[in-house]
Amino acid sequence: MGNKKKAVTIHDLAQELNVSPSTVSRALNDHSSIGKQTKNAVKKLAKERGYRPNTIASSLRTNRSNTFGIMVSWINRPFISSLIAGIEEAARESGNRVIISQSHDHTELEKENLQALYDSRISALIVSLAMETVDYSHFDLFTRNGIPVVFVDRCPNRNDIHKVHINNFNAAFEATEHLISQGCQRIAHIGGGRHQSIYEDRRMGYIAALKKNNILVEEPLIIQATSLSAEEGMRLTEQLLDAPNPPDGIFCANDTSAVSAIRCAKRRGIKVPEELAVIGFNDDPICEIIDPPLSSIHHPAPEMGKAAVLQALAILAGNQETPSTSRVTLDTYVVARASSDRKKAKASNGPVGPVPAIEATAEKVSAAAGPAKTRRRSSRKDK
Amino acid sequence: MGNKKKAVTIHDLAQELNVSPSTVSRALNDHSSIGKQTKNAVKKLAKERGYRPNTIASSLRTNRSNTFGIMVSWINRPFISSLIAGIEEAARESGNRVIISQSHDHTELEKENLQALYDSRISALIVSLAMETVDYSHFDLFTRNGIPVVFVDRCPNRNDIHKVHINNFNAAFEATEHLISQGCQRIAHIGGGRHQSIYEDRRMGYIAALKKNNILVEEPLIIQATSLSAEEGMRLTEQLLDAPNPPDGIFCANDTSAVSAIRCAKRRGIKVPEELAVIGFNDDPICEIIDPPLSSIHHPAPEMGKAAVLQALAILAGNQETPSTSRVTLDTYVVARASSDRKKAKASNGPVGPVPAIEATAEKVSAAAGPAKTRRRSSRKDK
DNA sequence: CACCAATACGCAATCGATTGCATTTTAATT
DNA sequence: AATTAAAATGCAATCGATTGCGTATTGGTG
Repeated sequence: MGNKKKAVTIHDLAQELNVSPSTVSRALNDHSSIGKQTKNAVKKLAKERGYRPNTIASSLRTNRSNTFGIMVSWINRPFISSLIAGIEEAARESGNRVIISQSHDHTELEKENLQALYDSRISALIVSLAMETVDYSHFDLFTRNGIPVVFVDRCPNRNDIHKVHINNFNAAFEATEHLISQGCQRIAHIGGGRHQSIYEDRRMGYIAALKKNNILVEEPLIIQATSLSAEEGMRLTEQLLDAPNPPDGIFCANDTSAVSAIRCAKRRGIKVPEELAVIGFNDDPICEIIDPPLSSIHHPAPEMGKAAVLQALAILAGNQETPSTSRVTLDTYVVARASSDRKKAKASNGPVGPVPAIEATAEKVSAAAGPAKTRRRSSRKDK
Repeated sequence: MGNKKKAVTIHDLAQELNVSPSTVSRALNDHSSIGKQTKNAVKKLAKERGYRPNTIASSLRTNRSNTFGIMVSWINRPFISSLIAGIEEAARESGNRVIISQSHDHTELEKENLQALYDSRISALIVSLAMETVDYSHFDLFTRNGIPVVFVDRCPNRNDIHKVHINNFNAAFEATEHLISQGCQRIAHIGGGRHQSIYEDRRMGYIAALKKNNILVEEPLIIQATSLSAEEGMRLTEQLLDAPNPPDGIFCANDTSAVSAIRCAKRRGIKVPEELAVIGFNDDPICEIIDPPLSSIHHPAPEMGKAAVLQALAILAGNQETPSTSRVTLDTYVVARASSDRKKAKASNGPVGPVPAIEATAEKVSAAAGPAKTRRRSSRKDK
């Protein structure tokens, strides 16, 4: 029970084996200058005595903490938590710990908690910016001191950084073209704050798609939200539908607001997708739950997390002056579901029929370069 | 740009002020035996030079890491991510870091990652058990060495532990009585593995509610799931509905499976809640998205996280022999939504009308001791 | 057998902050 | 002014692992 004995150290092992602590240390680290027998003896005893290296002492001496810091807005959002899950896994596999911190989307808290992360002597930082953040100088603290900073998803709008992102322009372009291909003529866009490049890019992709298809770009149909929350999505959709000439399609910059758009339309007796097609962004779990199921852009969150870890490791490995920039762009694709499927919806417009099985609720439309293919989308795992 | 100068240490400050490092250290820690002027001088210079304490060195010396370890199944589940959000906040406010690890619901991974957390010299451990875990001996490592372990939600089935939980028996009892109050006569239960006490307790609460209301307890209506995933929920509901005498209500041990139950029923053309009332557990965001909105048990995830941190801090504060047990029980309540509202549903059985506004989709039925009150449920914030 | 080069290992400083125990300075008292 | 208690500060060890450099051991070769 309460045998709270002190932890075993290399000194203990050294003494017992009549060798020096240096030898024990080197033996455990498989240093080349230690004899095979000594190594084995040390390792054997270490196991017997339940020796566990003191990572803190090691960190102090080597000045390497083997800890990655994560700074995100809110942990409990589907995209973010999946991102973190990916980071945690990749970090652990490379022998690193992960410590997390939330900005709650406020720059002030971001700064404060960033300082705490710095004080923790993290070896690398992975960040998804707070919604508010437009000035990035608080990250200089890290870069100045040789601590790699890798931005994910919400990145600064500059080039001299390391980042893992998706091609928001293309994704939005394809989302919009998807609506167009379904026969939408007046497509609205509920976007995020334009100071965040991901939202600005989505907006530009949307506009480009309209132009390419010779559709008039109407400013009143382009709305800039501030939080993209459910409430805001509801309010902005109301506003759109109240207009004299309401849209017949909406591309929302996230799924939360897109779900609100659907609910708003349903409340008003407007049929989705027949009278209003909707597509969101992120492919959150709610997409498959809402009725009709919400089309969206699939955003590879865990993979982005892993990629960010790999980036950081690569920078750390190249001990020399860290290259000031690098980027990884991951693929997205349109997940076409009923909320935008006007063709099928018009074909069978009977009363509300039986709901299709889970496995058949979605199709995947490739969004990578090249012509859009259509494939089955496998059902989502419960995680 | 690249002025990667070495970090300022107390020695640097000491030298510049012509005092000893001890004095600087004490001054910064507001030690009583340091003169007021010296203190001010030290603090002033520390700020000027941008001194930041080396937490690693401090940890090594004091043997306190100020780091909490978290072990959960999957970070990216609504309940868990909210739990972590709460832990992170409370930990930060008390000057602690938080490092996280996932078990992916496997005992083996739980063990491995637990070892890594131990090696990180965490000051306390907060755990929600892997689904598989039935043997708890791998936690002895911590308790033996004076590291507080606080279990949350999925706890070991023993009394000599620290835990933060809800009263699963009562919650299940009230969920079941809620269905009964809605006129259900044959209520099924899709529960989790009985080796996990939270699921066993829910099962017992369900049975108790039936008995109290003189409803026959039928074994075929009580199903034990292994993962409570969407797929499994679908399969088990099929099974229930295929039976010669199908249930008119289902109480599911989580929302994921409850959503599947609803979808399964809809696919078969069975009306929810008129022919099958459904209630879940956790009050995940999907509850408000599914149609009809899913009734559930509200589970105060962030508060549980905060409570766990407070527990851990309390144990750490009482330096003496840690009391071997303590528990915090948080309140839950039934959130009654349309999936179980047979009375209202029967009153207005017209065609699918306009959907009510977000704010009006749910009522909250108090589940704490005392008679059940009914109140409005405020709309969920987007987090 | 002597000599040289690997090969194996030990010494001691180091990372930065903390802290028990002196030691010095200041202030108060007679 | 001498004495002493109190207040302020310094010394040096310590936490546990790492590592540059020096020393000892081993084995091979002429």
